[in-house]
Order: sequence, then C-alpha cells, then structure tokens
Amino acid sequence: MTPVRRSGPDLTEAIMRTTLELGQELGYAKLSIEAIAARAGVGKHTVYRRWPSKGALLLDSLLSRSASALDYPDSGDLRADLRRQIHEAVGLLAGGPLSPLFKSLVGEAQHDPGVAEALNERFIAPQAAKTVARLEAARDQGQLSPDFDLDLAMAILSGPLYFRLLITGEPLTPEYVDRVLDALFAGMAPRP
Amino acid sequence: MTPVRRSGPDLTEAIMRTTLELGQELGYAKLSIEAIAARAGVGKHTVYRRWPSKGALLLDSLLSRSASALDYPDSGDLRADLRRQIHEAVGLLAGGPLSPLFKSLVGEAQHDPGVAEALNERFIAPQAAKTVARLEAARDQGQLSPDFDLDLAMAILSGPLYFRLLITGEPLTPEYVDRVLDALFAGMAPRP
Amino acid sequence: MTPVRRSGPDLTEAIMRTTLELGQELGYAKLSIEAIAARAGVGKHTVYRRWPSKGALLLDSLLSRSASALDYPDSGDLRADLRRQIHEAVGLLAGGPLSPLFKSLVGEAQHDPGVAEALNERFIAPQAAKTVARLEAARDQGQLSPDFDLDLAMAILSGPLYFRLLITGEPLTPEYVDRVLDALFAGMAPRP
Amino acid sequence: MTPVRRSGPDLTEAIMRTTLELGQELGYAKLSIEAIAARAGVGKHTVYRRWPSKGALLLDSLLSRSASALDYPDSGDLRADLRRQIHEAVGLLAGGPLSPLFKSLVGEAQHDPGVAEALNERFIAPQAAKTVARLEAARDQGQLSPDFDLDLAMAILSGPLYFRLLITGEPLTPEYVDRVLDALFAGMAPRP
DNA sequence: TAGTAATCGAGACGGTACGTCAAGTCTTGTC
DNA sequence: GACAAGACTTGACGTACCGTCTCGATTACTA
Repeated sequence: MTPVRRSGPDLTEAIMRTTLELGQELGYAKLSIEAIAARAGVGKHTVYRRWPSKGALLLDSLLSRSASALDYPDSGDLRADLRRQIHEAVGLLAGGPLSPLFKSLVGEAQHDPGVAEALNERFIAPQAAKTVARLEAARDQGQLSPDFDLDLAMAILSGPLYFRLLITGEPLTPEYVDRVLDALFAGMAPRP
Repeated sequence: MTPVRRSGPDLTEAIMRTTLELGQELGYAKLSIEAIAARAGVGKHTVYRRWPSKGALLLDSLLSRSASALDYPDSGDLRADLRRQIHEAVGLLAGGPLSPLFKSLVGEAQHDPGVAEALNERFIAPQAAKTVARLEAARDQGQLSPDFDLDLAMAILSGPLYFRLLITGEPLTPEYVDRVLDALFAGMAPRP
Repeated sequence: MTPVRRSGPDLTEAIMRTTLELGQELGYAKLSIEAIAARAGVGKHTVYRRWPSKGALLLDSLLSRSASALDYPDSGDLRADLRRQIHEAVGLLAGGPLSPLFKSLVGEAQHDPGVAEALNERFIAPQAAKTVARLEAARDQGQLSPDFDLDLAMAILSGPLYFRLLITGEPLTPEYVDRVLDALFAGMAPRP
Repeated sequence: MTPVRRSGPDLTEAIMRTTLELGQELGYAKLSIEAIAARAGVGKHTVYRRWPSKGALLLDSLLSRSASALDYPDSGDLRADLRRQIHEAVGLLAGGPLSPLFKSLVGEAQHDPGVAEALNERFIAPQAAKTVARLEAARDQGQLSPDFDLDLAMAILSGPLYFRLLITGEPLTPEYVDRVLDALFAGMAPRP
C-alpha cells in the first residue's frame, strides 16, 4: 500500500470530486471541510490553501461539472433555441443529483458576498449574456419587436423558473417552461 | 433586586425581538441561538422549547414584523393596486434593515425543508394567493384577457423581482418594477 | 382512569421505592431526581419537599430496606455471633442488588458532609455500637483479654471488609471473613 | 501579545496543575472540565483528548503529586519502617490540602469502574505490594511467625485507617496508627 | 357547610455543564 | 516548498438536570 503522493492540479481535482461526492451524501449543511479533507486523504491546509470557504469550494466544484451547459445554439429558430437551452439548464439545476447542492449554493450566496459575486460572474452573468445575445440576434433579423427590452425578456424568462426552484419548490416541468415561453413570445412578438 | 420572572407570550415576543436585533448586528451566519438566549436573558431551553432551529426562529421573528404588508387593496385600478402592493413588499424585503435577514432566510430554506415549507405556507403562498385573487377580480370585470393564465402572471411579476433580489443582486428600483408591470400588462391585455 | 391522588406517607414510600428501582437500573451516577419524579408520577417539588439532595434520598431509601440487618444475637458464643452478624451485613452491602447503590452512597458521602453525617449516625455508628456492646459482654464474661481495646477490635473487624468493598474490589467471601475473625481472635484471646 | 502556543507534555502538566488548584478551591463536586479548561487557557477538546472523564483527570493529577510517597525503607526495624511509611501516606491522604480530593476520588471510583481500576492498579496495589514485600522480608528473617497470612496483615493495617478516613471521619492521629500497629504485632509475633 | 390553607401534578424557567463537532491556525516531519 | 497528519483555541451545538417558580386542581382542616 503506497500512500500515493499527489500534487498540484491532481489534488485540486480530487478535492472537488470529493466535495461533490460528500455533498450529495450529506447535503450542504452537514458538509464540512474537515470531512472533505479526510475523505480525500488530504490535509486541511491543502484545502484552505486553495479555497477560502466551503461555499467557494462548492462553487468551483459545481462549475467544473457544468461547463458544458453553457453552449448556446443558433439554429435560426429562436424559440427552439431558447427552449433547448433552458431545458438543458433546468435539467442540470433542478433535476440532476447536483440540484440540491446548487440550490444550497444560491442559499449560501445570500450571506456570503464573495460567493454571491463569484456565482454571478462565473455562472449567472455569462448565461444571461448569452441569452441576451441570442435575443439580439433574433431582433436584428426582425423576429422580435425592435422596442422590447431584451434584458427584461431574459428576466421574465429566468425569473419564474428560479422562483419555482428556490421559493415555491414546485416542479420545473417542461410544460411550465413552455408556458413561460408562450407568454414571453406573446409579449415580444412584433406588432404587425 | 427582583429577578423578574417572565412567562409565556412575553418571553416569546422578547426572544423574537432579540433575534432581529442581534441578527441585524451580526448577520444570519454569525447569529447563534446561544447568543440570542444570552442577550434575551433566557435559558437556551426556553428558545428550543419554542423553535426547532435558528431558521424557524428567524422566520417567526420576521413574520411578526411583516403582518402589515399582507393587505391588498382593491381600488378598481388593477395596475395601481399591484404597483402599490409590490412596492410595499419590495420596501420590506429589499430595502429595509431586515432585508439581509430575509434573504438569508430564503437561503436557509434551500437546505432546511422545514423552513422552506413554513416560509412558503406562511408568507409566499398567501401573498401569491392574494395577487392571484386580485387578478381574477380584474379578469371577471373584463380588464384582462379571459384566457390568460393568472398563476403565470403572478410568477412573471414575482420572478424577476426575486431574481434580482436573490441572484443578480441588482437594485430593485421602482422603475424596474414598473418595467415588469408594463411588460406583463402588454401580454395580459384583452385582445380587441 | 382516575389519576389517583396520593398523599403523605404513601408518597414518601412510593418515591423511595422508585429511587431504588431506577437506581438499580441506571446506577447512581445516571440517577436523577428529575427521572425519579417522572417515574413515580410525582412533581419534582414533592421530592424536594422531602429530601434536600439525591444522596439524602438514596440514603433514606436504602435504610428503609435494611432495618432488619441491625439485630444482634447473643447466643453465648461470641465468635459465632460476630460471624453471623457480619455475614448478614456483607450479604446486604456486598452481595445483593443494592450493593452498587450502597457503595455509591459511601462515595457520595466523600463530598457531601450532610450525607456523610447521616450515614454515620443512622447506619455506621449504630452497627459499630452494637458490635462493641457484644464484645464488651464477652469481655465481662472473661472470654476476652480484659485489656484489649474493643473499639479497635471493631475497626480491625470492619476495616478490612470495607477496604475490600470500597477500594480493592476483591470479593468478600465467607472465607475471607473467617480469616479476619481468626486473626482478630488470635490477638484478643486472654493470655493464660 | 504573542498567544503562546503550547504543546504536548507542557499542556498535560499545566492542565493537571490547574485541576488540583481548582479542585482545592471548589471541591470535587463543583469541579468541572469546562472550568478547568477555561482556567488553564485550553480548549475542552484538549482535555478530553487526554482524559476520558473528570475522575481520570483527577487521578492523574493527584498521582503526579504523590510519586514520592511510594518509596519504602528497609532499615532492619520492621515496625519502624511500617510506621514511617504509613505516617507518610496518612499525611498525604488524610492531612494535606489534597485530602478532600483524594477522598472524593475514592468516592468516584464507587460508580466509575474505569477510575476504580486505575486507582487500584496505579496507587493501591503498588502500595500494598510494597508493604507485603517488606513483611515478607521480615518473616524470612524470622521476625514474624512463619504461618501468618501477610496479605491479611496488610489489610488489617490499611483497613482501619481507610475506615476512619472514608467512613467514620474520625481523625487519623499518629496515636491511632500506633494502636493499630500494636495490635497487629501482637497477633503476628512468632510464638515461642 | 363554607372557606381556606396545604399539597399535589405538571412543567416552565434561568442556569450550568455536558460531550461533540467543526472552524481556521499552527507545528511537525516526510517526500 | 508542498504535503499528511493532526494538535491547538475557539465557539456553538443540542441535551440533561439542577433547584426555583408558577399554575390550577384536589384534598383536608378550620371557622
């Protein structure tokens, strides 16, 4: 039994993997850096050297698994593209096994400004920017009323979904996503 | 020196008051039942007898200060009524000194199902129900398109606001509220 | 279901019975007045009205079961009488189910002067006095050397037994009692 | 202000010292690990890491102060040697400022088997063994009757002393020690 | 016989301490 | 110099009892 001596990026990766593993088992509240370090076979120092808090560590760990969802298609059909992208995001945040951790991370952001900022900069804002960019492309092609506020459109799209996810806890079904899309398009459609 | 012996409702009220006081000073994360009990001059048991967790205690404490915001006016002018009610809620949750605590409570709800449920049943759901009821009244008077989904309308109204409050952290200005209302009414208006 | 209302001596008796019951189940350390009151179906006040401490309550409870052992026979045969009496006491304190409680009570007496005094006055001293009295009777009949210190004899008899009981924990067998008696009589016998 | 970081044996020693200090001030019953840790400027964990219970801690603390009393002289004069050794022990256990703590420790041993065993193995048994060894040496030199049970002799010597110390509370004077010794030697003397 | 006092059960109360857990810092020795 | 291991102080957890204290029933004695 050789106690493998690892270093650098390997360790970082291993710690994040362990964080997600343990996080899924215990839930965010019972997750501790102590336990993560122990399970990963790593000194606590090695964790603290890399991340300043449990929230920051979880954020990195989650994002390392979600890079894929950031791609945005442009098939020419705006509605289909939005739909597809949202479903992908919903599947990740609301459906998959990491959903509780993601929700807890948003929770943590409520009292940890560092986490809030990082979460915004590295996940929320890029996603929003891409949605807005896709909407702009559509508007430039005359598919949307030219005077509709596209930032607002993005908020009307995202808001109700996060509202369900974080507040009412109602399920985020595909039907619900479609209903939101319907309502949004009804308001955004170019007036003849 | 008479060590005043308090009981029942007095104590409950005093503990909740202390909770908000200390919560504002320290923030939710550093708030502890230990400290609350000490500051309130009360045994820890006396707190635990009443509330199962820090979150539950904070929820009660906050709600005891927010009963007022629940009233909903019906002046005949739907838009004005919605506007007024939302501004009142926003002032409470996003502007006032209790705003950070309220946000943290929503955060806590992400990993404490008990808090989530109570928050929903006692604050979110009643507010939503009143909004929907107001919308129904308007629809029955022909002010709204009869086939518009009013639950969805409520979500489109609340969603973007909570999105800003909890996720992006952008300010919840009156202008923003108006923009959301505009977009909503554009979609809900009866088609000629 | 009539919640029987008891009073006075009945209650006192019932509480002591419960004390011994629970004490045997839990051991002295884990025994609490709280639990005794609950098990006896009695308010805590009702216990505190009667006894000032757990030790005092246990002392009374134990003595109420040990009155019998106090009798001392005088059959004319000193050695046989001592033997019989000691065996009876040993059976009670070192063998029976109450032995651990009795030992704990002596333990309690080490830091509770009230218990120490009561234990002495109501149990130890009377027993010792009777032993000494029996020895005096024997001496007056010429069975013992007239110049032997009878208080010391009593201590040489009791000491080694309590030493085993409380300190070394070795078993208090009949053989051991006999050995002590032999040694004592060797020293006390009248010199021809 | 350098918050001196101590470690290992230093800490162990400091905690034991504090234990005796506080124990003398408060008495065993009111002594708490909480208070010891606080007074020693140490985390509670640091105490619990070393000792499983208050009793175990006190035992170690007391023994660390009593190593001296264990030596046994052999001057050739058995009686004088016994006398000297017993007086030393009595001075420590019954006279000095640690006497109440020692008595309480014996009390604790009555309901904590771990303490009982450790007390026996580390204090009582070694002392007894040395006494017996000294007696054996004397017997081998013909100073004692060859058929006298030396374990019993030790018990007859110790028993009455502990009996006074723990049970009757009468003072352990030098005269009393001498009386016990006289009686013992009367029984142990070789028969002509 | 009515009124009053004592006693009861129940359990809330302010405390103190328990023994556990994790936080974040620091030290030690290995690779 | 990075690492594992883990000791350290700190502080909070949630629990258990302590001994005191109300609170309404009963119950029994007194007027």
